[in-house]
Parts: sequence; structure tokens; C-alpha cells
Amino acid sequence: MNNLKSGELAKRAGVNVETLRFYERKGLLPKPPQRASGYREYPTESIALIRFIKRAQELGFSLAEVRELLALRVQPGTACVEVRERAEHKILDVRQKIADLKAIERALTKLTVTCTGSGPLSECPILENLDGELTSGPKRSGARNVKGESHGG
Amino acid sequence: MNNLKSGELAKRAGVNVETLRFYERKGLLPKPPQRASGYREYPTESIALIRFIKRAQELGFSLAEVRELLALRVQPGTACVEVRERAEHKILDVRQKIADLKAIERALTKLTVTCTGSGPLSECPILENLDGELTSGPKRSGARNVKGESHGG
DNA sequence: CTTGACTTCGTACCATGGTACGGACCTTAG
DNA sequence: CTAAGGTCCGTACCATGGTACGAAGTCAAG
Repeated sequence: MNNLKSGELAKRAGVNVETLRFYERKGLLPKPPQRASGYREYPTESIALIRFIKRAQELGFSLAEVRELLALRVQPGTACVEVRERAEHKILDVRQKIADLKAIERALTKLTVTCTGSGPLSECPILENLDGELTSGPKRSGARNVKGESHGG
Repeated sequence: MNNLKSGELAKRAGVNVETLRFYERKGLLPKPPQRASGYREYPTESIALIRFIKRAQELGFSLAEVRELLALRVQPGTACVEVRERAEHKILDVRQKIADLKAIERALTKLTVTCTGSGPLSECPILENLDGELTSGPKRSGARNVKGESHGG
């Protein structure tokens, strides 16, 4: 079976059915063919698509930005230069995110190391590395809550 | 002058005054000493603190998570083991974010390269790399919009 | 053909992360 | 002292990203 009904897709992608409709309204998920009855029939690729959306959000992209990322993908070979520019711009954003996350990672690592020695640890490595950079970064928009806070699900 | 009034801090940190109060209410920004009149007097470190908060949000951490990150910093040498564990857990989250961002970066790069050749580009490198992983990731909560999309703040 | 689970649509509601507003008080330059 | 502008507090409001709900139609098994 290559075609999924909304409930199946939702289950497989780990979101709920309402979310599919929501994404569809927002233009993130293309409106799939519908049977005469109105039932949607999603291709299996939609699973990957939705997972991508969720993960991108977790990486700090708003749905609007995710839409842009996906739009890059959609373009076939048209307006190639423009797509390229947009993609390159995104790459810079992504690299800056990576750099800042690495700074946080280093800070956290430093923290655990310091902590091992059970020293006094009065300084604050966390702020030190990102301290006042702000990178003139991308000014992103919201990402959203999935379900409370439950970690390591 | 080492002490900042709310307006000065807000300006220097690139947020607005209401946001400071909001963070204070949420326990992200410690309540500073206040003069008899009620005026707050912030230490200059608050600038870095707020910038950190903003950037961490842009990296996909919710305010609740940012609070946790900051809490790690605050601990002096007490409950060291617990702090360590929390830090290590965060490190894993951060590393996964980095890995996923790298996947996106690769995908985007591939896209621009493909695009250069002005080939047909029917495939979608974006989804390919993150495709269906979902990493059993951190289930994050919301970050928020700053002001539309204005860059280079 | 019935029954129950699933789907559809529309609309309302919710949490997060702010932003705006209004009235009162404080501060400071003139 | 006075006026302009900053600050305070409380509360209301807004956008994003969903989630929930009810009424009605659909599908699949028996």
C-alpha cells in the first residue's frame, strides 16, 4: 500500500491528524489527492517530509523558514540563480547555528570537566563563549511545543 | 557606570524593556537590586546574559530549556553529580542538533552545486539526509518571534 | 445493512513568547 | 519648580504552532 490515510500518516510520522491539516493549511504539506468522499491519500514520502518539518523546528527554524527550505527543494531547474542565492544564504545561517551550538557544547563540556574535579566552579563557562556575539544572526521565528517537556522520549 | 537602568540594558542587549520584565517573571533574568523608587539597577553582565538567551532560542531551545542551561551555570559546587548528569544530557542533545544541522548544510550545499550545473534537479537532497531519522530527539518547546523577519538587527 | 472506527470541515481553544497600554511615580535638565 | 521623558506595575492583547470538539459523512467487517 503506497497510499496512506491521514490517520496512518499521522501515526507513522509521530504527529496527530489535526497537525496534518494544520500543515496543509500553512502550505507545508501539499494537499494530497482526495477520493470522491474527501478522504486524503498521502504518498509515503509524506512521512519523511513531516519528520523533516518536526526536526527542522527543533533546530530553531520556524514553520515559515521550513517552508522556504522546502521551497528550495521543489524548484526543478527554473529560476536557478535565485534558488542558489537563497540556499547559500540559508547555508550561512546554518553554519552560524552550528558554530554557536559548538560553543555551547564546549561550554557544557568544560562544565562537566570542572565539575569532575569537584572544584568550586564559581565562573560561568556557558556565557563566556557566546558572550555578546549575537552574530547578527537570522532573527528567527517560533518553533513549537510538542508535548510538555518529556525528554529522551 | 556599571549599573544599567532597564532602558539602557534593553537597548544594549537588543530587546525591549517589556521583555526584561517578562524574563524576570519567568525566572531567566534574576531580579536585580532596585532603588527605593523601584528603579532596577542591572549589572553589565546582564547584557551577555540576555544575548545568550536570545541566541539560545534561535538555536531551538525553549525558554524553559534556556533556564535549565543557565541553572547549570549557577550551581557553585553543590549537587555536583546531578549537575554533571544534566549537563551531559544536554551535551547529547546539542550534538544531535549539530549533526542534524550538518545534514541540512550538506543538503543545501549539494543543492547549490547541482544548481550550478543547471541540471534538471528533480531529486530532493534536503529530505534525503535527515530522512526519517527523527533521532528520538529532545521534544523541545517553543521559541518565539522577535519582529517579523528583520535581519541584521 | 448495520455498527463502529475513521475522516472531513469549521471553529474554538490552549501555551509560549512576547508586545502594548494606561496611570502613577521618578529623575533630571533647565 | 516644572516639564519631558524614563520607569513601574498590572493587565490586555497578539502571533505562532498547534490541539480539541462536534456534527456529518465514509469505510470495512460482520
